[in-house]
Amino acid sequence: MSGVGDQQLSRRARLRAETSAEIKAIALKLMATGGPDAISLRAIAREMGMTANAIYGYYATRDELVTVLISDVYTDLVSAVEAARDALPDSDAAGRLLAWAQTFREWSLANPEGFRLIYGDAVPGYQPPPGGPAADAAHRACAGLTGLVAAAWPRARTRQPHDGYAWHDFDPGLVSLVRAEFPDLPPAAVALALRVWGRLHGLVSLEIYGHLRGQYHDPARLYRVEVLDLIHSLGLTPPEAARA
Amino acid sequence: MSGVGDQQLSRRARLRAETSAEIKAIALKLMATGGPDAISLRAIAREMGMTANAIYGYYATRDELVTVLISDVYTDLVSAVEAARDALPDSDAAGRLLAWAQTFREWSLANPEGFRLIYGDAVPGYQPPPGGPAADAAHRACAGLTGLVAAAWPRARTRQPHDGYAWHDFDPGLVSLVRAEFPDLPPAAVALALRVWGRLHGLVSLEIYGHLRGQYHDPARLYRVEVLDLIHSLGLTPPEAARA
DNA sequence: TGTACATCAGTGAACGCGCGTTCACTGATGTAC
DNA sequence: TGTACATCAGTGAACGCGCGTTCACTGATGTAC
Repeated sequence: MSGVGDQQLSRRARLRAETSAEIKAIALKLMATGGPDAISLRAIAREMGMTANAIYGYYATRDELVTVLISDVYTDLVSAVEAARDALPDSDAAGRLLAWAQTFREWSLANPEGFRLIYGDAVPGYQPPPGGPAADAAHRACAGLTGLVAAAWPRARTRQPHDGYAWHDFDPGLVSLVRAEFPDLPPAAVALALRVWGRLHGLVSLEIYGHLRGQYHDPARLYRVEVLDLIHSLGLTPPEAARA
Repeated sequence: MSGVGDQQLSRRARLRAETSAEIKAIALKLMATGGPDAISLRAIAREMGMTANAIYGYYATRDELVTVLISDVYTDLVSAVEAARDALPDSDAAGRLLAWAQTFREWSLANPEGFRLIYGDAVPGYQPPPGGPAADAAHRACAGLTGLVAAAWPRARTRQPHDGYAWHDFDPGLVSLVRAEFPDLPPAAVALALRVWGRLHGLVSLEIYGHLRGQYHDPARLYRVEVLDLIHSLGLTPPEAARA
């Protein structure tokens, strides 16, 4: 193992990593431009100027590649919403929730195929691995929402049902994430966070899949009102006096 | 056009209608059992003991068949939730909303492929017709929710923003359905109904697509709490004292 | 520094599959006199 | 009631397509002495 040997080995490894990343990048590009069907090993290889089976040097099967893609995309989404949230100080709990929610919608509209990949049926015959393709990112998203709920919990708790929630009904991975950061938070707060997730997901999902367009022309307004209503129902003061 | 002729002609027509209905029934059965990919002209024909192209005598293209299927399935869903709602008297506004919502979730869990067909990406290359594949059913669903909101409107209105909503921002088909039944209802109430739709859709969609399972073991409870919270936020009295 | 060997990324052809759709046709059902 | 004709549901073979995956291989890159 000479120094030169190490350098040359790592050069090979670097090339490998670059190609692997390029495969993912091309897959995402195809997904964004060509609709869900465009994501196939052959299409990716075609776009890269490679043979289809060259991809088998990097991913064992198509489903493995899809799993990695979902994980990457989900992580990208979660990073985006967390960054928007963290651009505001902890003291502005309502502002942080609003930023998280607005960025969630904006990312989704900017990356509709990514949204469908994470939350829908984007890849026809895909079989996700047990535990889901991106359990970590999903837990991060839920833990993030739980943090936002935690900031409102002193006020919100009085309006929430507490009975019947127990930690063992929640996924251990999520629980450990939450309890590490908020040791005193009860499980009812996590349940509330999941319901908040549902509220945000619902309107965005209907919009992405084109179900709002046939009813109302201004989904952005609908979503904003919904988030402000949510902030109000958590007992938080809206960031500006934008409430009618 | 003799009487006998009419009978024989209508017998042919009846056979046609039966075959057409059988095609749809088989398609739905395949969808329920074999996953989204199983819905193809060839698979349907195989199941019926026919040749694939015999279907072209009934539907011009695969997409036309899919459009009819979506419309049928959506109509079935809407009929189910309306029937559950109408099993309760008008005076029990909260109970009617609860029944609508619970039936929405139960139908979706019983027909997950139907849910994906209506609200997701169930059929890979499908191009919906302009206006959507089932605009009528969608309008019926929204109008139904608007009716439920209308029953709560005298109380809910005080908590809802009214400014900035105008009828011309809503789809004419939906507007005419709503205004025929509730002439005095303002557009803000329809906007609220769409938000209610989003709340119900969100949790069910997350559950159907397997995103809740990795977080919490009792989605039914989550949904029930969410609906009761919704009922409360509309100013309605919950049907029984099931609120903590 | 030079030569013999090992690694391994990528090639090119082929496999079997299921798909939507088209075509010329057959044969039973219904119609007109 | 019987015969000649028209309708039309469904057949069977074929088209061209894209897909995931396998196989034996080549040729450049890196390694060991």
